[in-house]
Amino acid sequence: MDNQRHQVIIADDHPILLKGLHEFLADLGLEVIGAFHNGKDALDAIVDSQPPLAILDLEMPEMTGLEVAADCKKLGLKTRVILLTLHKELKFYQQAKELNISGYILKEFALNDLRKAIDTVLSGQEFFSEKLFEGLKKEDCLSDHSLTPSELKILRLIADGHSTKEIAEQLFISERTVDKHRSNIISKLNLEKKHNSLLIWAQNNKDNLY
Amino acid sequence: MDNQRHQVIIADDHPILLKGLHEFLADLGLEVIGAFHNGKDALDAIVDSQPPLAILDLEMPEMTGLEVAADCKKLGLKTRVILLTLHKELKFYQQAKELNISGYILKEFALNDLRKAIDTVLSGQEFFSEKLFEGLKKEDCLSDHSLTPSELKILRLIADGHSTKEIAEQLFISERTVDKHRSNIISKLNLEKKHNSLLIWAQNNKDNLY
DNA sequence: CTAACAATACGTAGAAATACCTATTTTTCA
DNA sequence: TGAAAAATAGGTATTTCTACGTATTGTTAG
Repeated sequence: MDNQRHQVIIADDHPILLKGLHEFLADLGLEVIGAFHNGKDALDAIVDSQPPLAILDLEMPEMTGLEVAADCKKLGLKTRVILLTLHKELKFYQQAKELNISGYILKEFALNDLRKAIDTVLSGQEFFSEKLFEGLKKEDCLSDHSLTPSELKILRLIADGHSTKEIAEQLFISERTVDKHRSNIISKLNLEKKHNSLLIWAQNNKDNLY
Repeated sequence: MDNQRHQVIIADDHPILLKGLHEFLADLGLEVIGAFHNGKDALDAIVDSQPPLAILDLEMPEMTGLEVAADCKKLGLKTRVILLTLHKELKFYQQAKELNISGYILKEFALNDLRKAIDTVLSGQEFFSEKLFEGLKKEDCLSDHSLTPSELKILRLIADGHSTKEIAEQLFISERTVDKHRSNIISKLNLEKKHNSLLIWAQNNKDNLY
């Protein structure tokens, strides 16, 4: 490892985790030049000192790790971002891929995995764990069924608790059209032929409807 | 503080958090005699060395922190348990109160709160944070509306995705009765007068229907 | 270009959820 | 014991969701 002199900024709204991360990075020989409890403070510090690496929690008050990364990209900073997260949710993963996220690892990962991720990212490569990929494939109920954009849009509205009539009004289309879409969604998702099965499914999977 | 000689066992399936907790307790002068990634190992160690304190994550593989605490009570151990958790969910809180849980704190708490909790518990008292109480009161949609046992039972079945007909069959009562209960639940919960509003509410609050 | 797909729309029908009534029996508690 | 609360059941009507058809218009990829 040639991490000896690398500077890093970290942020996590869970103090215990922040402390653990801080200690661990120090053990690795990295210099933690800033540790923050929210995204906004972290971004300010990153802009100020432009370190080669920032390790950020995904879910934080003020600004999420993703938002911080987005701003870094907008500002043209060279700071690489590794996201720490509890969830292997697809919507975040997709967004992470679109931004300049260099790594995405789960908090449940072993410290050794984290060390590997840091090494990889500092050497200029990306680190998106295999474990993460597997998990995503299993959880991704949508890609398998290849819903069309309209179907997805309607599915999101259903998940938000809107009725067919409301959806029709909102999208300026006929209720019958919405009906048809619902029908198609139900077959694609292979749902039970039972009343409200689509509504129930949508309510339970609303977080995956990125 | 007179924590100088106290022994403690900790467990959390998030390695970074476990490390942070370990370091923090060491800073406080406590002696961490065991740090584990799952509940089972932690329980074994607690039974072996019967320390005065154990700080456990609520959600862990093998055994949850609650299960470990339940076993400790069953075995008559004097080890006091503080639960660490990410969620302020009522169902866990209720269970925690019924077991020999001495403290229940959120991972988002400041280190100072954690220190206070440890002091309080080691001195023989309980620590259930005020913040936690407030949060629970807000999230507890049920106690305010005083649903009857039957109404709760039906609400749970609705949350499980069952239709009125299915519920009637399952409970050996008329569909009309279920209708009436639904109606009453809707007024008690003050839901919108809109189709499926009860179903949507039930789906979104199923975790609070302990 | 054309064949496939997507989005649009309509008709008919049935199952389900809800509203707003009334009414009886059972339980609970003061 | 007597009153209140809860659980039970029914009637009638409306709205919504879903199924299963058909059919027209764009769009797009081979």
